[in-house]
Amino acid sequence: MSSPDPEALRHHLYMEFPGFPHSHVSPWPAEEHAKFFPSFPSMPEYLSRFDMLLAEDTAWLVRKMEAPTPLTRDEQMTHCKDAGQCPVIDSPGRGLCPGMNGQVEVEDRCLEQVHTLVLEEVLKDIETACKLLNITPDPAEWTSGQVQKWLLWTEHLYRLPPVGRAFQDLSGSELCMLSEDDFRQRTSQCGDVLHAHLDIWKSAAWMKERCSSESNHTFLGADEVCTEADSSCTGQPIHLWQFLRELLLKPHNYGRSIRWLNKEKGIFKIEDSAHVAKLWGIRKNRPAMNYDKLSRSIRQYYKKGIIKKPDVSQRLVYQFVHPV
DNA sequence: CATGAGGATGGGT
DNA sequence: ACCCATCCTCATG
Repeated sequence: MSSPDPEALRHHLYMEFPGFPHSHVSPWPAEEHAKFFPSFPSMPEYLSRFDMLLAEDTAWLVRKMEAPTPLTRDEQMTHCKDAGQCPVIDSPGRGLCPGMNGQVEVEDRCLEQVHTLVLEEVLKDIETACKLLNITPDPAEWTSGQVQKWLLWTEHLYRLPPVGRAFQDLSGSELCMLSEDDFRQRTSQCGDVLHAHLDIWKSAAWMKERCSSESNHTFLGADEVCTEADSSCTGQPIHLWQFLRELLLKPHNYGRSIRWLNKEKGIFKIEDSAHVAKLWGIRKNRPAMNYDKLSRSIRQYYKKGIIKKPDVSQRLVYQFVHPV
């Protein structure tokens, strides 16, 4: 029995759910948590409400891998109920979920692999967000301005209700000291969700710290997380075209707002112009940014040969002149 | 009414 | 000098 092909699994996690995440948070029972994060018993309870795609997916992975699980989660949003929709899991001859006794070791290996992938993807997402926001991964290091930036970003990315001035003038370390109840009290709703997101960041920073202090690169190659050679670390302000590229690189986070129509040719479509403009405005500290102004900046690229309209011009569709 | 092209101006680096 | 951000006019569907 072969273990699951990580590439296939990654492909599945990313590509089968282009519309991820927005909107739903599902409880993640503590026992599930312990299964998925056995190496990190001290990770706080945030993972118990891990409202990211990977948790959504791993939730049904668990169901598939174990005997039917009495999960009380709302099944409405579960993307994959019948076998036909689970290409990776149900590939014949590739038993990720053998569904019979005596396969415990294989299942443990699968779980370990999923576990590693989950952490890998979470850390990558955080790295991307850091690039886009120009902040450090460790929330404790944030200034109050960076705290505001992160709040705005998170609230827009996950379409949470605005927090307004609930956390105004708080430094990162002060923010990190707040309990989930503090978050709930300071916000009208979804304070727990926000707290969960912050907890994910906190523990990612904690893990990164731990990994580096043990010079242990189990989860990420040094080139994936520790590189200083990209746009975020040069001190130069990020360019709009770079920003758009970064969003496009994370379809499972931003695919609802901007996505490739033809990655090879560099053709992309802005699906939610207001949202993309908002994110750009947060990045540049331009609260009044809108698509009118963003698109004017894109049009400046015509003359520079960075972005053009595709040969068959369509609304909200642009093309990188030099695709990757 | 949202989008699109592009001129003008001014700010920040 | 460069990269927008802002504002504006006119055109298009």
